[in-house]
Formats: sequence, structure tokens, C-alpha cells
Amino acid sequence: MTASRLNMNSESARDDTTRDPSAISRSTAEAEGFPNLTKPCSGCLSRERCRVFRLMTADSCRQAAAMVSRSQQLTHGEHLFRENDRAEALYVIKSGSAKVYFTLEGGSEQVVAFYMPGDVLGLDALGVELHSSSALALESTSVCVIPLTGLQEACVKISASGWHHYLYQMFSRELISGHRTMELITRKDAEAKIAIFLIKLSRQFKERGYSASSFNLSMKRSEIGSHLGLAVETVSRILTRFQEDGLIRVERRHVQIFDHNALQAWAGD
Amino acid sequence: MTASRLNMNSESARDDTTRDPSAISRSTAEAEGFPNLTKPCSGCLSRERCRVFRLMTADSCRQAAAMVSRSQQLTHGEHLFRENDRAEALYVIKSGSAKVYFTLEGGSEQVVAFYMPGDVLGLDALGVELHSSSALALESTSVCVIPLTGLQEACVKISASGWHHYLYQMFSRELISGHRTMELITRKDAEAKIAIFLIKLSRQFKERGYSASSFNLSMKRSEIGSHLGLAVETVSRILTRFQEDGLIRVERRHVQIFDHNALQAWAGD
DNA sequence: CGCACTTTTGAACAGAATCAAGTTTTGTGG
DNA sequence: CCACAAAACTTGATTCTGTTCAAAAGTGCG
Repeated sequence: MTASRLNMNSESARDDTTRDPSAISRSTAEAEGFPNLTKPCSGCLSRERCRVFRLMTADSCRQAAAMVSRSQQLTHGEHLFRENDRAEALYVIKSGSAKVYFTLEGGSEQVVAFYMPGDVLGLDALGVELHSSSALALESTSVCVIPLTGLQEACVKISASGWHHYLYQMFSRELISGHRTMELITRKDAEAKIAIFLIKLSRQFKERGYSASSFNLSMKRSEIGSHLGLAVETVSRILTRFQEDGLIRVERRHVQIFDHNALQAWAGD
Repeated sequence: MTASRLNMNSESARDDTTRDPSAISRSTAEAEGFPNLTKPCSGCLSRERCRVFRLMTADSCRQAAAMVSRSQQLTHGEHLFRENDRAEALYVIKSGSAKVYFTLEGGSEQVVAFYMPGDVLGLDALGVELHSSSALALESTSVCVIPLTGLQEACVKISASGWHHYLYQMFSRELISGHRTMELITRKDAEAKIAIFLIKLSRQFKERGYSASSFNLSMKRSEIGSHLGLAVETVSRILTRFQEDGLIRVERRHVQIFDHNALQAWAGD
């Protein structure tokens, strides 16, 4: 790797060396001497699903030790950061889930997105001083904290090895994801919103090695509603309707998907 | 300026030297020798409203010459880039306006945002290979093209002077702006959407030195509708209603705002 | 066990979409 | 430069989706 690559797709970013387990242990071995963590990421159970880790090549992985200072545990309902908090770190979810939201004038809240293991939180405050949104754990959640000071040092030290590029990639993905959410919200059809929401969740669980057809929602109906621009009652009603039609089974927070194709049909129109 | 600052608000980013005209000419004089443009930005009429320029300190301003390779003219309806185009540059609008949108399955389009002079387009593709959206000029528009290759070189050469920081700042602002748009779309009230839209436009014109109470819309009603999640007819109806109530006067694309407070009242609820 | 919160369900209402013309504007070619 | 066609905008009537209001049932936790 020669120079910072501003423009590169994820395929080419995944060097073979990153996928080679021996390369990883080599890099972690060389990381000795960094105070906070001697074996960066190597002990992390969520390593393979971590967006940051997946983007790293062996070269820059070596530097991760300087950045990943600590792991943080959150219980259900605890905040990772709040609106107007000073931005201090990026956070990668190791296990559990979180919602990012902000408070509207009326006191109600707008859920921007839900995040799962491997997802990165806090990008929206990387370039500005304060967080403009709040992040709250929806269940027992552990996150990997990457302090901005450490990130800054790492970026300067190894600016040639493309750390910035990883950040740009994360930013772009976040922007695109936001655009898709806009599309989702603007769809007039409530059935389509719910169908798309379920399909997206299903895909995300599958990507993380869990069942695509049986999973637990970590968010309340009202949070789903806030995210999709629907009233709680509508969310509830449509979930019930989908169940009555045999597409899914919902019991409290547990969801089973029986007819993925039918869901996709609802999503399509 | 010592090191890359990942976290800094816009106030501190605006060094006094940036605001000092003599410092600007000094830096542009030093830029001699760069092939493409001997006086970077100094001849640009939109310099003061350019988000990129405003973020630059005198130090990094000197490097702009290497990056700003050319100015590009677009006529009404011309594309700056399209979905799935290879990402090649960032674009700063010098004059005119543009919409960023993407096409939905049904063939309809989702307008992500409108952009005015000084705004930066193309960030969503900086970290990935392809544009996920299209950008189209809504009128005669001139843009400043910053090729990614040049940007890349500049970032490597002067990584210590904070160019990356400017990009992060732009990214964060873009993300936050997207979140606000989500809020706008989720508001159920069509009147509020239009009122907020008008107030935002008014503010943007004012920021750029134009009248806040009399301006021309560069977008069609249908584009406003697509952006706000409303049918064309609803946009038209509400504009008419606002006019009947004496809040505004709309004639084709020309808008006059008579009662800003009343608009704000509609926006609030 | 009781209280608070979440979820479900029902009924009525309201807001915005849709459908359907009609009007105005814009653009194009003769 | 005018005539004609296409696009953009407006206006009205109707329909319908999803909200709101209301209340009950289920769940969880101290």
C-alpha cells in the first residue's frame, strides 16, 4: 500500500493479508508496547463483523492498538452520548444494539437509525465539536471506544496507509444509508415500510451470522414508528395483519419470518 | 497550525489569517508554479460563500491551486454526475443551483437535497467507488471541480495542516443536514413542511447576500414535493393557501415572503 | 401485588393522495 | 414569429390511508 486512497471500493480494500489469520497475529504481536491493549482486536469476538476491522489492512491494523483504548459496557437505557455532548470518540458496537435519535421541539423524538454489532456510531460529530444526536443502548450492549485523540494520532502517524480512507468510506456509507432511509420514510405505504424494515433487519441478522427468519427486536413499537414515520398503533396493526396473513409470527419482541417473498412483494410496491 | 485536528468547530477553524485579505493574496502568490490555476480562488466571485474556502486556513489555501483544476459550466437540466458514475471529483457550486436525487424502482425520483452556491456535492461517493445519486443543474450553474486525485495528493502532502479535518467537517454537516431532512419529512403536517422549506430557502438566500423575502425558486413544484414527501397538488394548494392568507406571494417561480413570523408559526407546530 | 409502561384493538375523523379537468407556460419547428 | 405540442401548474371532487382518541389487555419490575 503506497498512498492514501480516497477512492476505493470495499472489495479492493480487503487485502488478502487482512483475511490471513497469521497476518493478524503478527500485527498484534508487533503492537506490544502500546499501553492500552496489547492484542488489539485479536481478542474481540465481534472482530469479523466489525466494520472498522473489516476495512483495515494488516498494516493499519497494527496501529489499532494505539486507538482502541477500552471497551465500554452499557445496560438497557443507558446513553453512549447525548445531544450537545462534546464529541470524544467513535464507537463500534461489539454486542447488543443502540438507537440514535434526536429530540424534536415538541418533546417527541426522531429515531435516525438503529445500530447492530459491527456498526460505527458517532461519525456525525467527527468533524464538529458537539454531538447533534443521542445514542442509547436498547439492551445490554458493549462497545469499542476509539477516542478521537488516539484516532488523530494514528491518522497523522500512518496517514500514508489509508486510515482516512476508511473513515471516508464509513462516512459515505452512512450518507447513503441516510438517503435510503429518506426513501423509506417517503414511501406512502405503511405496509411497505414495515416490510422493508423487517427485511432489512433479517438481512442484518443474517450478515452477522444469526438466523434470518427468527430474531428478537430490541426496539419498542414506538421506536419503530418514530424511525419509519408511523404511529405506534399503525406499526402494531400492520405487524398483526402480516401475522394474520401468515407472512410472519410476532410475539412481543420475537419475530419469525415465514414468507420472505411475500414481504418482498409488499416492500416492492 | 500544528497537527491534523479531527475535532474543531467552525469558529476556531476560521483563523484570523483566513479573514485577512493580505494573507489570502500572499498565499495565492506563493501558489505560482502550480500548473492549473495560478491564483486559486482569488478570482472566484463565490469565494466568500464557498464552504471549502471558508474552512481553509491560509496555509492550506496555498495548496488549493493543486486541487482546483477547472471550472465547469452546466446548463439547465445537465447532469453533474449520475447514479453509478465513477466518483471522480468533489464539486462546489459557484453560481446557480442543483438537486441531488436518486431513482426509485417505480421510476419516480427521490430528491435528497437542493444545493446552492458554496455548497459541496459528491461527498457521498468520496469513500466508495460509485455515485449512489445523481446531481442535476436546476438552472445555468457553474461549479468548481476538485478532482479526487488532486485532493488525494493535497491530503498526503499537507496531511498535517488539516485538510482531512475540513472534509470530516463537511461530512458531519451533511449527515446532520440529512437528519434534519428526516425530521422534516416525518412531520405529518404539509403546511409545516412547506413553511419550513420556505424559511430554510429564505435563510440560505440571506446567508448568500440575497434578499430573504424575495427570491426565485429554481425547482419545480414536483421537485419540492419529492423532497418533502408531498404530492405536487398539495404543494401547489398550500402555496396558494399561504398566499390567500397573506403570508406570501407566489407567482410561478417567484416568491415573496410578507409574514415571516406567521410562517414560523406554521413551521413550529 | 400493584403500578407504570407497552401493546393491541376499535371507531371516528382528518389530511393528503388520487383522479380528473382545465389553465398557463415553455419549448420547438415550420 | 407564430402555431402547436408538451410540460408544469392549479383547482375541484372524491377516496382512502393512517392518525387520533379511547380503552382494554398484556408485561415487567420494584
